[in-house]
Amino acid sequence: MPDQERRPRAAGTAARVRDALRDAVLTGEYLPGERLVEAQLCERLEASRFTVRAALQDLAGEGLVEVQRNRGAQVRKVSMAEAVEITEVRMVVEGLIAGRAAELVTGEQAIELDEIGVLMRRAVEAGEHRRYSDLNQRLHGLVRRIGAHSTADRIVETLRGQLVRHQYMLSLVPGRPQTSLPQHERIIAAIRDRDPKAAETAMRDHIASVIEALKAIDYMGPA
Amino acid sequence: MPDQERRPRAAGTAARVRDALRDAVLTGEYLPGERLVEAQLCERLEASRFTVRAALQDLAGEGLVEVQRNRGAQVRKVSMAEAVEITEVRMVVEGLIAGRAAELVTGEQAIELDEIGVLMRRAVEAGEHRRYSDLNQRLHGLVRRIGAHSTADRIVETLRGQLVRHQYMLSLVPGRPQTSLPQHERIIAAIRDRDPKAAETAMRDHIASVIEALKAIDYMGPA
DNA sequence: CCTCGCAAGTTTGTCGACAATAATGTCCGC
DNA sequence: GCGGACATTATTGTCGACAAACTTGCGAGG
Repeated sequence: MPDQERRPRAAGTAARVRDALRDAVLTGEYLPGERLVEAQLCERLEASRFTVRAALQDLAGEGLVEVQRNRGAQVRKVSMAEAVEITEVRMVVEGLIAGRAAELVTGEQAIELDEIGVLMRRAVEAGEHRRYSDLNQRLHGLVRRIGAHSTADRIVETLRGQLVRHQYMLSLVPGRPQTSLPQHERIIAAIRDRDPKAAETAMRDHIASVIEALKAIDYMGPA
Repeated sequence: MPDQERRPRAAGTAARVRDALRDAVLTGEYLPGERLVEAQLCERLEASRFTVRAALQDLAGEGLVEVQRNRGAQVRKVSMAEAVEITEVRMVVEGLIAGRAAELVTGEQAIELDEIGVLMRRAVEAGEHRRYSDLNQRLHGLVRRIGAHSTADRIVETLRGQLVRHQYMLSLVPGRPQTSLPQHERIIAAIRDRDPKAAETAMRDHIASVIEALKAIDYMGPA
């Protein structure tokens, strides 16, 4: 029975509000440090304070917002030092995942990896930064899917959310693709060749280079 | 006026309830899989459902309980496979911390490390398992304090909470102290000698051995 | 005897209202 | 004119009540 329209009381309000609010924070609709007043969010999201507060609490657990007792919530401001710390953790955890991926990869997945590698090289040669950035995400995502490590996955996903803004800055650094392309190709090769140790090392080297780039941005002073 | 009795509204209820509930789950007062009925918790913790629910949500974020829509919360049941995954992540993250500790350690802290090492050896020789287990926690805690990596710290702490029950079983495995003592001594030596690479390797080897012990328990069938 | 459907009871989902706390503006005394 | 105490206001903290959903037990039909 398709009672699609019947919604006297929104079903699954909590999840909807949580996702909407997360999206708003992630897309930068609310800037870091900005106060998130519950009453305003109620209107914006068409939900009660109860639901909004639950969403706020969830996002705090994900490290996207910060709540202080009696002082409300605000979008978490991630300092450069914290961004480096977060990326350091990502380095070792994604290294773990890459190692497992090298153990678990199937022939079909190996082909998919190679395809992404080819597309990446083309994108760099064509200077299509946006496309390269998308492929980058797709590569890391595929590695995680192959690694099939739910615990590590969840952590990486959480950490990634905290970095959206910094990650954006990073993609604008000139010369970054030329640096990272060979690193990505090494990761792909190691997993394809089913060499866990090499895969972990390649992934760690790659993200270590990301950390160096982050620090470089810091010294130059971000725009 | 001694307003000892005047408590029309407890102050800071949320934090108190959250901590009490976490403690109850961690100490095994509620067993894995057990349903946590909000109304019961209200009575037990002397708080409203609003507060109890917030605490439940927090604990879900920490991975201690599991909430299903319209089906309430229950203590999360951590399978052996998940315990292994969690420990794998701990392995790489604590490895990161150990490496940093080797870079940041002060002379005073090095002495403290050595002291713990001595006490550990004595505890093993005296067969005082409980004492050794306490020292083990103290060592890992000190390394984390020296490493001063707040992001990694938070993650390790969260993961540790999810494992309390398994960790308990592990300490009962005969011969475990004899295996882990030299590993701990290697960790201490590497940090004391300010050798980050060796410290990370030592920590990873140590926790890798914990993983093997976990798997062994699994095969034997836990009592 | 088993199975399906219905109804009663239990538990969770959501809301609006009120109390407490922090932030802000203001007035008085110096 | 300036600083501090006080009143005001905005915002969060907590609660009880009601609605929705799931579970369970019972009875009728096969």
